[in-house]
Amino acid sequence: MDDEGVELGELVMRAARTQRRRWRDVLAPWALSPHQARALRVVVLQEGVRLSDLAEALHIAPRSATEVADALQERGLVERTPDPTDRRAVLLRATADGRRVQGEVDAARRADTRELFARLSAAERAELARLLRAVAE
Amino acid sequence: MDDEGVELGELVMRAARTQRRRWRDVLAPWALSPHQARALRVVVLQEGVRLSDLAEALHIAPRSATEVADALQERGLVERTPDPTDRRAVLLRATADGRRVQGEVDAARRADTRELFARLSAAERAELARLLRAVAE
DNA sequence: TATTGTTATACTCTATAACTATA
DNA sequence: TATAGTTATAGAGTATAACAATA
Repeated sequence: MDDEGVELGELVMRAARTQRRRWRDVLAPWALSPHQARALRVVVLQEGVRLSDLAEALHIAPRSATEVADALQERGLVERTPDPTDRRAVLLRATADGRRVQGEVDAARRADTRELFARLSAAERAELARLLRAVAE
Repeated sequence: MDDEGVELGELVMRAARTQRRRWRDVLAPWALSPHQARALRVVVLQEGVRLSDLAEALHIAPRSATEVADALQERGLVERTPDPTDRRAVLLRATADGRRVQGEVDAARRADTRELFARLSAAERAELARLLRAVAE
């Protein structure tokens, strides 16, 4: 499987590249970076997220979490509230605007992904998922 | 396919992430960056590559091609030779050492990719390739 | 003494613009 | 006047270390 295997690797990378590019395009109308969009999603889903937890969820340095939070707060999508159980800590909460934007972005992403995989039948999509899961262990 | 589709996208991204990480690990013994390894491959395969062509092949700015070439030259893997047909231009050529290293890296990458997809049968690998190609158009 | 979030700082990666020597 | 490669410079992105408040 020598050449075949290498080509398989390249196909996976190409598919990921395509998705990343499309994801950026999807986010463009809201002027959100991929990091910011993912952070907003975490905050909306959890309601009350410590900055340190956000950093861990996004696999970024604590310092970078501060920046992401700053950007989202500046645009009124999240707000910082004090943690009642630990006065050192800050909890991020989504604003109504933040929840609305997150909903729109999520819908756009679903539509885009649906379009990307539209060439495959439902059975083929399931098979692709199964194979990728098998590779991932 | 709403949720299923999104998950499919995540699986592709995860597979790509896994591969990128493994590729970095594979390159570690030679202390080559992914860019450098790819550039070395281009130079070895083409024998006489203009810097501008290298930049195009790697989708990087001309300035960055200079840096990659510097790094490879510093380690004796490639050398700059004047282009006989255009005295402004420089041709990159692989040294014997460069060809040897490229061969080793290539073998290591094949072995790693083989290991990564070892959980799939030959038929499953072929099917995965077919599905990914279909998505890519 | 350790931890939370922040400020200050630096490093990597890469892009743009200006420069030279050719064409 | 345009092009190839380089030098110089600057901008994102992200990391580390030091710091103040709190545990």
